[in-house]
Amino acid sequence: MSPDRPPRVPDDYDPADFVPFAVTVDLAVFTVRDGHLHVLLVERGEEPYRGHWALPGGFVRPRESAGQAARRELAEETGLSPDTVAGLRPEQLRTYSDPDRDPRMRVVSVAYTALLPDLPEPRGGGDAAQARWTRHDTGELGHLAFDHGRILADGRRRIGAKLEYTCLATAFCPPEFTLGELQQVYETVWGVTLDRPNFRRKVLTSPGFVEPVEGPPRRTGGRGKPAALYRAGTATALHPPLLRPEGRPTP
Amino acid sequence: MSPDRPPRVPDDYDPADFVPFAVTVDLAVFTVRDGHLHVLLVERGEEPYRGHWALPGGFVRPRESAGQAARRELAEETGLSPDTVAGLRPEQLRTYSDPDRDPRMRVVSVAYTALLPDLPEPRGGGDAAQARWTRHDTGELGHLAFDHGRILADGRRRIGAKLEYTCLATAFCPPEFTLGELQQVYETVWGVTLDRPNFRRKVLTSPGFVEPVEGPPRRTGGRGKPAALYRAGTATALHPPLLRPEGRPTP
DNA sequence: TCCTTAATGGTCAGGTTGACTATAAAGGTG
DNA sequence: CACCTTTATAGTCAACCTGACCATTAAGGA
Repeated sequence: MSPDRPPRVPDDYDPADFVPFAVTVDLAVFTVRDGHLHVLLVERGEEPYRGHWALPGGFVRPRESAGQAARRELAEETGLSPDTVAGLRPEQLRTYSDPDRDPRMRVVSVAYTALLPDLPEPRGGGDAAQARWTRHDTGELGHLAFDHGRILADGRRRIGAKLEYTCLATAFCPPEFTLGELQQVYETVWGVTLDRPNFRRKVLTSPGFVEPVEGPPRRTGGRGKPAALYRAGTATALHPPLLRPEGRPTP
Repeated sequence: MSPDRPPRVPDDYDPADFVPFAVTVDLAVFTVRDGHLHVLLVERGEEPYRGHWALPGGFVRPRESAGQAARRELAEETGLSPDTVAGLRPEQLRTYSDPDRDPRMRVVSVAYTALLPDLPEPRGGGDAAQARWTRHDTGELGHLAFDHGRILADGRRRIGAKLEYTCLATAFCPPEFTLGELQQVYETVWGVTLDRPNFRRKVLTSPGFVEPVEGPPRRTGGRGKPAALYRAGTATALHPPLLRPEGRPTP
């Protein structure tokens, strides 16, 4: 698997200015489980940071884009089919390029976020050791490898913000879900509690956010009145947005 | 200017998987001039795309981050001092990594956006030919080099969205400005007209957006009642946001 | 049967927005 | 100079949205 065209130094720059970089992708994959935000982590099997937890990811191959690499790594790491992963539409977060972020060499990493419905317990299929869902809130995740702690924090802030003005929250839910489940996504990611009737009103009056499923309702856990089921609608943006309480953006 | 540490292939991957990439930055620099959105472009002096217009940018050097490269290139291209450029805080847009985006070799480009107050006519100082402000709306800018047309479109969409929920618009204005000038920033970027009293009320009741300047007002162009002057406030976010009309996000 | 839980259907006051009218203060024009 | 145009500023009013509530329904558990 060598590159189709060998890389050449561009001729309109001083060759001394050109350095080969390695380019990787890193994935901040979130899910909501038991009312807590979880993130997919792998345990590193090699130095540096052997034994530390890290975000799943890997090198971009010669003939693929960073987005393709992200989808490939996500499929390898979770054991999900490529089709399923493509439907998750991993979204580019930002690129990390500090010269010293990897002690081995100059590595530039394009980070992605992805949102999974719920606990398809990962089979560690990729390069590293097992992949595991880890609670994001507790101190359970110590110091991550490289600058992955920063990437993870940036990813969490981004998805929190996107919940406000997009319909992204449905990506955390299974194909059919109750409004209670959808509300719990917001409450979990934002770390707040929302008024149930108000949340319901907002969601149902936002055109295209959700659409009702015909047929009998299901009971969530047995307790309480059975809830109606909804599917994700066709809308992608939320106008006006669903602002989080206090008007205080996560810093 | 050779790298401090020669790049090495990471030992936990098949060497065939590792390809050296070139990493560049590209800058989408906007300003508002005569009520029109302008973007900073340079004319390419070499193949490929010789004679085409392109975004300013260049290679990331061995010991600098992409952000540092963006600030350096912006200073070179505009002739502004590094201090001034640092104050502009170029913001990362996204990374473009299509394998065929540069016909010469494998180049991954980290794109940035920057907002300038007004027409400091650039002196073409950098590598390429002259840098020029070009109107963004007209067909004046034909096909840009590489995938720069797409980068430019992404950048415009991003700043349009950020005007809604941040105080970014003041970055388009000189240190002291009138509310009419601030409003024209919104109208120009969004391509709409806004009600003047309503815009005024919204800005003045948003804490920290702008703060009044003591002293006599100035007249903008001579015509009309003199307007009061304001400075950018300390706030960075806008809660609640200033949504654009029609509730229709730029697609 | 009663209690608890969760879903759903309402009301109501306050805040924000969009549409609109009115007034003030400048320059330009006859 | 009177008068018009232009721009800034002040204010009104209804529609809409939101947050804080209260009430009812329908399930399971004790």
